[in-house]
Amino acid sequence: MPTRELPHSERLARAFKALSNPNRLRIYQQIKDARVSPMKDSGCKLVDFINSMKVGAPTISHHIKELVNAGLIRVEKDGKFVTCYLEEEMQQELRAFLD
Amino acid sequence: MPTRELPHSERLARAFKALSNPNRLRIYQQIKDARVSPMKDSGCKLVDFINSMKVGAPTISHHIKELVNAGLIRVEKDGKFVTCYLEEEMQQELRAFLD
DNA sequence: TATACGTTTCGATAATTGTCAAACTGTAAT
DNA sequence: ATTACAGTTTGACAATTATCGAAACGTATA
Repeated sequence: MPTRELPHSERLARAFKALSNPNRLRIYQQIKDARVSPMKDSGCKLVDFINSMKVGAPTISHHIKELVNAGLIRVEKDGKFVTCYLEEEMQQELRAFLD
Repeated sequence: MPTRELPHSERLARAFKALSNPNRLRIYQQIKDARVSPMKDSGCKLVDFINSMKVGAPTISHHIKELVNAGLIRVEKDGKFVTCYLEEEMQQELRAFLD
């Protein structure tokens, strides 16, 4: 995953690809719904995904990484827990594209 | 591709998958931009895609089919020409999801 | 009808992807 | 320290996908 700037359409295609898997889409949706406002964003605990979804932990870990690489979410580590937060900038970009 | 109703998240994931390929994304964007309003939608000729993009005709045909199956566009045949139009309902669904 | 053009279908291939099991790392609790 | 828990990495495998060339199809035009 190169750090260099990507053309706009490539960035978008990447984000859409990350949302193209049903499991990843559900993960993203939950993270998105956990953010009611920029001030009030409780985030989503990764462990809850692992316990609630029907795929194994390695798969969840892999999906989270893809969402991060696509710029859709970001993660924060606290002790042994990982919490996922929405990356609002990308949400904005996607919304702008659909207009 | 079954005709039966799909769960919301499956429908969305399908649409996102269709937009996850850079070439398909460009095709969709052009079709979207050709529609300035419900009253004024000139559509896009398939032949123009074939002549302007760097992939072969079979590939374009395949991509168009995927966009149609995803519910993102619809096509109309006139003689030997095919014109592509935006499916505004799905555009709305995607927009709604991103809010 | 013969030829040309736009489009689709078919068959093949290389690349990507989703998932898993096993092994590993790091942190907290007993 | 040992155990338990949260998460990642690795390696593998089956399934899907993007693309191509060749052939076929349908429609118009000479």
